[in-house]
Formats: sequence, C-alpha cells, structure tokens
Amino acid sequence: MSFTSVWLREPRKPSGPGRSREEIVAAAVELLDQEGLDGLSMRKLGARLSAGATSLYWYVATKDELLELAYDQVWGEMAVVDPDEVGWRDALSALAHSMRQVILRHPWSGDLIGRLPALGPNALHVADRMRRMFKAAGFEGSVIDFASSTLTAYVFGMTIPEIAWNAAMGQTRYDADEMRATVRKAAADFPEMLESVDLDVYEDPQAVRELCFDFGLVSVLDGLERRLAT
Amino acid sequence: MSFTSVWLREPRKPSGPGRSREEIVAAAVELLDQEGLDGLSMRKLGARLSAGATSLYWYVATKDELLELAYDQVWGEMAVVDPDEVGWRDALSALAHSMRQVILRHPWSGDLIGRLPALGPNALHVADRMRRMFKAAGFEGSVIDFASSTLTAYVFGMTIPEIAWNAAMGQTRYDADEMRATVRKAAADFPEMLESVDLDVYEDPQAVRELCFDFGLVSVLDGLERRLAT
DNA sequence: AAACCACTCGCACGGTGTACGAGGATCGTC
DNA sequence: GACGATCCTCGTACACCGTGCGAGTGGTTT
Repeated sequence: MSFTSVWLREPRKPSGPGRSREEIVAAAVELLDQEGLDGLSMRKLGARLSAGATSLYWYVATKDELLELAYDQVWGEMAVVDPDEVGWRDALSALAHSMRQVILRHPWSGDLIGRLPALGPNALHVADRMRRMFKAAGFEGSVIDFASSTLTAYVFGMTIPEIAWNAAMGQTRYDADEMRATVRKAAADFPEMLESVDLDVYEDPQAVRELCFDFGLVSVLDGLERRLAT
Repeated sequence: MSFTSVWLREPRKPSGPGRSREEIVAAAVELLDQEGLDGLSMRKLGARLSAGATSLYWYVATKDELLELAYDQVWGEMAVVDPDEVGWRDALSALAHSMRQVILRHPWSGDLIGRLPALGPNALHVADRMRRMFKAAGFEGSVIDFASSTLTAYVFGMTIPEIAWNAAMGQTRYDADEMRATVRKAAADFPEMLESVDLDVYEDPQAVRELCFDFGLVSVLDGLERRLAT
C-alpha cells in the first residue's frame, strides 16, 4: 500500500530551538490566507521566514506535505461544544456553523477537501466529537458514521461553492442592479427560472446565504432525526 | 463589476472548418480524465491535437477559460428525468445519483466546484430541471432555491471527499487487513471511535460508500419533504 | 497585384517544485 | 584544543508551467 501521508509517518523530529515545523506551518497558513492556494510558493514562504526556499525541505518532505499540515491546522479551529450541555441538535448545529465559518475564513482549505483525506489529529478530533454528538442523539453502530458523513457533506457542499462565488466576485464592489441584469441575461434561456426566482435576493446576498444555510441545516438535521424514530 | 467568465462574453466565433473550440474542449476533458487537473498543460494539450501550445490561444483566451468550458461539459453529462413520470422524489434521487457518478467519473471536476461558479449553459440546465422537480413537489418562491442548494450541497459534499480518498489510495491494490491496521493506528488516540466503528467496513469500501450515500440522500429528502408539511 | 484576414507557432520571460551537494554551525568525545 | 559526526542552510540547476509577442502562412476579397 502506498498512501503517503504525513500522518502515517514516524513521529516528527524533536525540533531544536531554531526554525520549527510549527513555525513554518503557521507562516504557510498566513500566506495562504493572504494570497490563496496559488499564492503559496516555497520561495515566497522562505522569504517570509528569511530563509532560503530549499531550507524548508529539511522540515517538510514536500509541498504537498506542508499543505496536509496546514489543512489540519484549519480543522483545529473548528469549535466543538459538549452535547451534554446544550443538547445534541444544538451542539451539531453549532459545529456546522463553526465549520462553515472556518472554511470561509480560509478559502484555500475548500480546495484541499477534494484532494487530501482529513486524517490529521485535529480532523480526527472533530470527527470524534461529532460522533459523540450523534451517539448522544441515540444513533448506533455504523449509522453514526453515516449520519456524520451526511452532515459534514452538507456543510462542505454548501460552503465550497460559496468560496467560488466569493472568488469570482473578486474585489470589485458589489452592485445589486448590475448583478440582477447579469443574472437576467445569463438565465435568458430559462424563463421558468426567472419567473420564480426572487431577484430581491441580490440586495443582500450575504444574508440570503446565511438563511439558505440555516434552512438546509435544519432540513438535514430533521431528516437525520427521522432515522431515529424507527 | 469584473466577474470575468466565458459565459458572460459576446457570442463565440463562428468557427471555420479547421480546429474548433469544441474539439479543443473535448480533448481537454479527455486529458483531464486521464491525467488529472495537474496533468493538463497547454503544451500537452497542443501536442495531443498536433498543434503548437500557443495555437490554442486563438480559440481560448486563457487556460482558466478552457477549464470553465470543460467544467460545463461535465454538467452536460448529468442525467435528468421528468418528474411527471416518476414522481419528484425519484426524479431528484436519480439526479443526485447521476451527479455523483459523473463527478466520480471526472474527478478533476471536484476541484473546480470550489473555484468556478457553475454558470455554463449545461449547469444552468441542470439547475433549471432541479428547480422544476422541487416545484413539482410543492415548493414555492425562494424555498425552491434553498431546497435545490441543499440537495446539491449534499451531493457535492459527499462526493468531493470521496475523490480525495480515491486519489490517496492511488493505484496500489487495496488490502483490507492492511487498511484496518492503518486505521487502528491512526485513530489510536480516540478509543471511543474505534470501539464503535465498524471495521468490516474496510472489506468492501465501495459498497459502504454507496450505502452511506443512499442513507444521507434519503435523510436529506426526508428533511426537505418535512418543510412542505407546514 | 495588393491588401486583408484567419490562423499557426517559435521564442522568450518569469515563475514553479525540488534533487543535489557543497558548505557552515554546533556538539560529544578524546 | 582538535576532530568527527550530526544538524541545518542554501545556491545552483533542471524540467516544467502559462502566456505575450511578433513573424509567418495560406486563402479570399478588392
């Protein structure tokens, strides 16, 4: 079996007092946040740490490995609450919202979801907590995994295209009228669509996306809860 | 507003009898299927069409534009059925399965979901059909859009990490015992997880993913259906 | 014949990841 | 103090990338 991943290697180097893996990963996350996935290059990262580009290869086998580490860092930001304190539904709901916020804060991580399996310690931690929540809800056996996958899928699937949308909008100021005109033109071939689509949506797209996310989240949780009542 | 996208430009060139945009896009999809997103380069694509690398730039403004075109090609493969014939639930279920299959067949498209908004004619067609299905179910106004987003999100979110998993597995033959050992080691710090996780899962991961997808799909549809009963 | 046009493509530029091997710094042991 | 060994840095080099530019080619129109 190949399956090369940082997480399956021998324990890391003890790391002396100089540069450390953690420091490098932190700088990478910073650079990724500022310049996106394409903005991260070993040379730029090296410069930011006042080091040569190839010096980093002492701490990290490859750029992909660095991305694996940065990706798990993101998972570490997701906030879990104890289901015993707020109830499983609220706990899951809060976790879902947190996941969305974290991904939107680090848009580059959306690109990595389809490329790297989430095997880092932080990702496993989150997965473990979500499992507990579903267990607290009354799920058992492999259904716990199915339910977790379903909720995670919903959050990712809702958030990832949101990133694309934000990126396409770019830095230009948003103009509701102009956007409406664009949509009207783009969807000219679909009269039914235009007829029922609510063009007021483009007045405050941020708020609508929030609304949409909540709608879907409630629906998914309802659907999952229904599996309990057999 | 910037928002540069192929779809918002003036109608395409008439395209004479020689090389055509369609031909180039088709070759690009073929290359992407064979070598993945990183495997597509203008030089390789040019060679495949026995053309110079930069010749393609006559038909396509930029590589990103080519990707937009290829991406929409994928949307064109998704199969829609008429909700009047099979009922809205079956129609949506079939569409969801089709979307998953198509994305798995073109794994590179998973990476594009987070980068390009789905604005091509084929994507709009699918969106329009899904809207009709939800309309046939009884949804109204912007709730149609919310429900569509929710279902699409579920399908994407379930499928995209599946791509990552397939990619990580690589070409090496799958060994259930070895995989179990790896998982046991990776999850050593999460005793609860190991205790309830079903290790038989690794006997036939393909079948389990299928099962998981169906479970989530039924749940999502149930949750959405519940929104109808106000 | 001349002018225009649609189209092709070689070259060059500035970027990328990273293999390699020569160096420097620091430490343990004699 | 001397001398390896080990840890760590990094300049150079290679193969590749997207694509701007401008020269060239062939067919059609005037």
